[in-house]
Amino acid sequence: MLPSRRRPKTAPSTDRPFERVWRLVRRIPRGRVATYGQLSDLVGRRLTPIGVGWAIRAAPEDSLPWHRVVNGRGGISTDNESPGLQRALLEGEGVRFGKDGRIDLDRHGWKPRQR
DNA sequence: GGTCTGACTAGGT
DNA sequence: AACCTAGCCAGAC
Repeated sequence: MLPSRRRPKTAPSTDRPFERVWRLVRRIPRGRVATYGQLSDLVGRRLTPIGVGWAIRAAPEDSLPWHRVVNGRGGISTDNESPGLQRALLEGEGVRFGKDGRIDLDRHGWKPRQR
C-alpha cells in the first residue's frame, strides 16, 4: 500500500468500490443469488452492506442483474421501489420462494469459485 | 470540510 | 418470531 500522501486522490475507476460491486454482481449466474453482506465482504468491506445496495441502485439501468442480490435472510429488499418485480424476475430464472417469501440460500446462494 | 443518507446486518430484548 | 439499536462508509451537496 502506498503511503496515503502519495496515493492519487481519485482512484482509477476500476478500483472504485462501486465498480468493484458492479463487476461482482455481473458474475452472479442465472438462478443464483448473493447477499449484500456477502458482496460487502468480497469488496474487502470498503462498502458496508447498505453501501452495496446504494452502489447497485446507482448503476446504469439494465447494466446489472441487480435482482440477484437479496438480503441476508434470503428476503427481498426492493419492494418499495418496484413491488413484486424482483421476485418475478428471480422466479423466471427458476429461483423458488418459501411460504415466508424467502429464498433458501443454501439452495440458491452464489458461491464464487475464486477471488 | 462537515453532514446526511441508505435496495443492510448482527446482536440484543 | 418480531421488533429495536448501533455500526457501517462512499458519495452527494
